[in-house]
Amino acid sequence: MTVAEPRTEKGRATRNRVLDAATELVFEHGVAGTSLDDVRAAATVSKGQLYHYFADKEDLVHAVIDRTVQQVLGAQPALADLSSWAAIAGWCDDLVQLQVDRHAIGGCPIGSLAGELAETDEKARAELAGGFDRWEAPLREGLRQMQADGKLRRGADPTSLATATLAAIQGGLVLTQTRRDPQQLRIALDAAYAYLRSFAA
Amino acid sequence: MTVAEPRTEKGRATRNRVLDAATELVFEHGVAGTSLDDVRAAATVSKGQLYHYFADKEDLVHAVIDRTVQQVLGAQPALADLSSWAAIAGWCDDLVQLQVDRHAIGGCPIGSLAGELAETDEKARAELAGGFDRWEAPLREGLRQMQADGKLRRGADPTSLATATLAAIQGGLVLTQTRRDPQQLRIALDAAYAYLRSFAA
DNA sequence: CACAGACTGGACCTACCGGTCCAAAAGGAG
DNA sequence: CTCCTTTTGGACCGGTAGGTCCAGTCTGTG
Repeated sequence: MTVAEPRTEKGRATRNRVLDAATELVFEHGVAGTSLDDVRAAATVSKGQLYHYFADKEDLVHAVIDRTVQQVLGAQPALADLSSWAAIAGWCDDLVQLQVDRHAIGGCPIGSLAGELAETDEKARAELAGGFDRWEAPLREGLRQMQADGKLRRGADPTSLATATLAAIQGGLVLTQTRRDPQQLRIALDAAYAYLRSFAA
Repeated sequence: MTVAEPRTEKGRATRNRVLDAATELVFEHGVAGTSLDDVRAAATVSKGQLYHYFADKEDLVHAVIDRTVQQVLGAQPALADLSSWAAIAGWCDDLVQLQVDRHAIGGCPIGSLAGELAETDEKARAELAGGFDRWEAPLREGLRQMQADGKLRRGADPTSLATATLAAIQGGLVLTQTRRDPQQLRIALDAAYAYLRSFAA
């Protein structure tokens, strides 16, 4: 039998339990470092159930990617409106604060998955690229809005600016994680913000 | 018996063959995705030799990290002198060109290793952090030189600027790898360069 | 209350992985 | 030539990983 959608409330709860456990374990130990037996134990679920809801590990990982993207975006309520300098600055502050709280552990969940899967699982790569798109879009739209409002210069390119900012986030997180120092993200984001600001109208 | 330094020319050649093969395989498939048997086969070497020169997989991985850092720095001859705007711009161009040549595959070898090992192997994390230090230092020194030469404003902080630039590289590479588009690095580096330039005296 | 379909538990299988061990070959120094 | 160290080949081992299978238990519906 192949994969099965849960058809009862209980089934959905089980599937969710598995996905929650898998998402957290994968964030903590990576895909390769997380065995299905670990997931099974953490979700207090039997092997049979795992394979009832997911075709194989790859299938589970794809579901984990999806949930991870949702979590990362969900953890940034500020994404809802990035159409003012204050909003953008506040959003950056939140990102840094999150790393301080986490003691600079873990890096970016999406970025980490990308590093681990991009070369081995083309579908995963595409899904993660989609995650970055959904992350970048709100900033791009916010900048566009600011352009319309006359806060951002006409000549500025919201698309490139948003990409450069996302790159600063990712790079800042790589350095933060490797050096175990949240200030690395602070430095990267301060630079990114100042760069954006240089296009202020 | 524990690990052994090669004492003959032949032994050194064997150890190098193993390390070369391991470094390449790890770059292509990650640490978890590279089995010692893969390394053994690629280096045309027997199991006994592997454990003659390396205590265990972790030991081999540490050696791979060392070699990887050397390779990454070695691939950037421009690091030797980054004390002019032209030199910095040329260095950035080279980095982008490298990604174009590689078809945006692989990302940053150091960053990838960091993502995979930072949370599981503290010693590896420290070694990789050291790699970033050695990468960042030449730019910092170049900027300092430019400051002394009156090309960079007095108020600028070479340390932060170098960190922000390295973050742009890393982030640009993450996006490049995930989106399979070398232009992502181009955008990140153009932004980083413009930011540096905003501190020109 | 019956029964079909959804769900659950866990024994079991095979492949592969990191790691051990040891005997044989190579090769330089006396 | 001899002897000792270095180097080499590969059989072997225990653990664990992903994955299969199926019998048994729920559960909602007619």
